[in-house]
Amino acid sequence: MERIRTCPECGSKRIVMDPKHAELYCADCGVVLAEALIDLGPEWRAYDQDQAAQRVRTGPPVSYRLHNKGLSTPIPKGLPQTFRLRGRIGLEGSDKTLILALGELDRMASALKLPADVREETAILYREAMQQNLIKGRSVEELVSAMLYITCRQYGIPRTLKEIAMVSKMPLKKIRRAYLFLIKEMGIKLAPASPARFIPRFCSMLGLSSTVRERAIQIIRKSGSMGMAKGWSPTGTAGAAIYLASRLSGESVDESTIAKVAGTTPITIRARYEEMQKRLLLLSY
DNA sequence: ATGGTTTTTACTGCGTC
DNA sequence: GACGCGGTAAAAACCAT
Repeated sequence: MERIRTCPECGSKRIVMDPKHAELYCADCGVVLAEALIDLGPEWRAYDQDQAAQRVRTGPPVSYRLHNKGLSTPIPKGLPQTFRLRGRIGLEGSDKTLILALGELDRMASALKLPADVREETAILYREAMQQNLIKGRSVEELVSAMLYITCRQYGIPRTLKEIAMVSKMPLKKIRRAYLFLIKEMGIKLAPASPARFIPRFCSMLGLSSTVRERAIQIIRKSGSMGMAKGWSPTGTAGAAIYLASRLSGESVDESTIAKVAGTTPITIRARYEEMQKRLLLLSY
């Protein structure tokens, strides 16, 4: 088969190989393009979600995604040993929810085509949350969704909470609440998401040329260095930059089309666009 | 909780095709 | 009329305090 040169999601040429997991992913949008390159089974190239969900190939040999790390589960001291044994490994209550959590994590990560690195990091995060007793009494699905979002942000992978919510069983608002809860309780500090990272994917979805894409990224850089992005939503800013770039390049796309792709509204695009255009125009005199 | 800011929702008019 | 664009006002959401 031929080598993949361009990311089908965002048009990026920065395709990176992760040797540890034998998978090929896009450095710009963080989408897995191919995995398990070593064994070219008949179904290795399952792109769509159904197949991806079915493909329960276990990951690396020793992984945090395994519910017991492949080792024994520590038994809490002081508790009566009334654990029911199932198979060779005893299943404690929290172990069951852990399996649930990791299953849900895998399902969502597959649907979003996220790299194995991100899944593992999220699983580690989940374990840390368990140790801090942040899980019990809360919705596992909400927490996992929020954690996946946190990890994406940490990895600089451009995914919005909305996009996570699309493949989650839980509604956006609850996931947001879980997200705020987690970063607070775990003291997680996240750098603001960079609008520039959304540009390639959005441009590709809109079928825009690389000229527009590069121009939009330049606009973001300029406006960012002028202190504009403060408090603006990253996707709205990205959308506005694309709108501006598309007009400058004679490939005009209308506001509402961009708004749809950016997951925002025409009004927001317009507001950001006006401000950018005004201030960037001043610069050229 | 509160207040300031941003975003969304909903509705309007205007010009053009 | 349909569509794209611009404006407004009020509600909702967000963020730091």
